Amino acid sequence: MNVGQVAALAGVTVRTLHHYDRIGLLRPSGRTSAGYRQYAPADLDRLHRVLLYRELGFPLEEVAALLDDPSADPAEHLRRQHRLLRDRLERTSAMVAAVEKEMEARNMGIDLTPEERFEVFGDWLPEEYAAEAEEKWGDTEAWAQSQQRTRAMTKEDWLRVKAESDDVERRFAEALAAGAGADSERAMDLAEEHRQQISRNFYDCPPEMHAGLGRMYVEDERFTAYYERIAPGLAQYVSTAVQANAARQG
Amino acid sequence: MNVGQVAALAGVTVRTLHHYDRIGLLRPSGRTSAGYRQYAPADLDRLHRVLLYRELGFPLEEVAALLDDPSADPAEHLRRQHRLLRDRLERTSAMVAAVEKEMEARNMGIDLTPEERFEVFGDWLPEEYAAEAEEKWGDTEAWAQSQQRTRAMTKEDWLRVKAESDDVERRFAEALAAGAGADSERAMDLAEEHRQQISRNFYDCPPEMHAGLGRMYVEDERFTAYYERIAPGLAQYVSTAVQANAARQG
DNA sequence: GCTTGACGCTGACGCAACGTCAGGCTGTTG
DNA sequence: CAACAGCCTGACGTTGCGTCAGCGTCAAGC
Repeated sequence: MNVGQVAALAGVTVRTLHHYDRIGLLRPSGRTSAGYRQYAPADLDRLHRVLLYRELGFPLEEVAALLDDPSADPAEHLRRQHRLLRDRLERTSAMVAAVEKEMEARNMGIDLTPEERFEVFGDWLPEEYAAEAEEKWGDTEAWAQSQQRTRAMTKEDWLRVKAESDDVERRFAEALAAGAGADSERAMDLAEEHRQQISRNFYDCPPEMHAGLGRMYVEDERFTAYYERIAPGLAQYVSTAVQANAARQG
Repeated sequence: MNVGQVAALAGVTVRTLHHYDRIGLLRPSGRTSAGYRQYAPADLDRLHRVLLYRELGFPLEEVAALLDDPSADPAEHLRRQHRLLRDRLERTSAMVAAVEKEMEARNMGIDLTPEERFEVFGDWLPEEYAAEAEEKWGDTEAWAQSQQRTRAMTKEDWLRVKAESDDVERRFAEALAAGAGADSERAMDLAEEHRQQISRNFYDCPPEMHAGLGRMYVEDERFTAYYERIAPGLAQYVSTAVQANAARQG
């Protein structure tokens, strides 16, 4: 197999293969008499590993070290790649959750602190700065301003949307007062209405994602406070209803 | 807030912030009389977006274009980032599944074609090459050789492990012949034994992952063939038992 | 009020991982 | 046997910073 074919198969450019040859990361096991690179099955194997490690962010030099380590059998590579991929999956999930949280926070007019937003980028958590920053940005008017700017809807749109969600929230409170269970038909229907409202006005919100938001309503105190201000016990009520609704759809 | 603090908060180096200033991607909104960069809350907002887009693989120039597009409100960015992150999640899941498939294939002595392994790197699928490569590598002895090399266990180890899994497979066949349902206690216990065997001898295999393997046993004909050779109907039987066992553990 | 050590500033060069020609040979298809 | 796709080897360019060098700034302690 020659460069072009390997390149097409692996989804890289010919130039990349040239590069890997030059730096000794992947030398084709043969050449034709005319000097054409000839790749054997074992070379494809190696290329596959190279690309996976590269995708995972390893510099090529380290990739070479990993692959040339004589004490590492193929199974070892698979286990390591599996571990690294799972880590990445977890990190990405966390980032998705963070973005979803921020979307919902914006809709409810809750502001997240900068530390919170950056949290997801690393597990390091620099305590010292956290405190200091908190103090600096606590509740300056700068924040209020940036809050202001972030609303791009026209005032009319916003008022209409706000009225809609106020309405659902009010009816949730009524259902709670009337003693309807959080998993009752009535509560779940309201939850469904809530979900469709979000989807219409803000962002696409499938049931699964809605359930995630529900969990947040009781786990994050600011979201809890938002609902508790309307009626005591409402945060837990809405949270349960939303999750019950998601469950009946699945 | 000055460079050092912002850098620590966001998990980047000071040099990176200098760079972003120089290329105009993120200019701090103020400077002290001494020339120190002063970052305002809005700058942190922007930095956050920059880092997310960068993480997602956009070149900085495009990031700038996205952020400076006057027709894109903040909600638009959140939606786009959400979409991109979900895509990434999906891709990573696919890669995890591919690695798991390869691990299991190795254990059972099934060899995957190079196209299959590279599949996960892109959805492009170059039909022409696929056919050609198939023909070239079909079943040369090169494959057999590379198969040989990949076994790093001592012969003794391998024989012991093989005997163990043969035993479970035989008892699965017995249960099937005796008419025990695939979701019976007997079948699920065998599935659990199967799972623990994999975990002990090859790689850590939690119930969820085991369920994924189960699905593969009926979806991939080569895995199906492996079990059908032992007893007709065994592939479906083991698959169901494995998934039932995973469900009872969850 | 003075030192000192941490922090900040601006060039300037370096580096990884290729992209992108240029100039020339190869090989296969009509 | 011509022509056109594909391969070769330099060689220079690009992105996204890392890493000094050389020099100002500032808060703490003496």
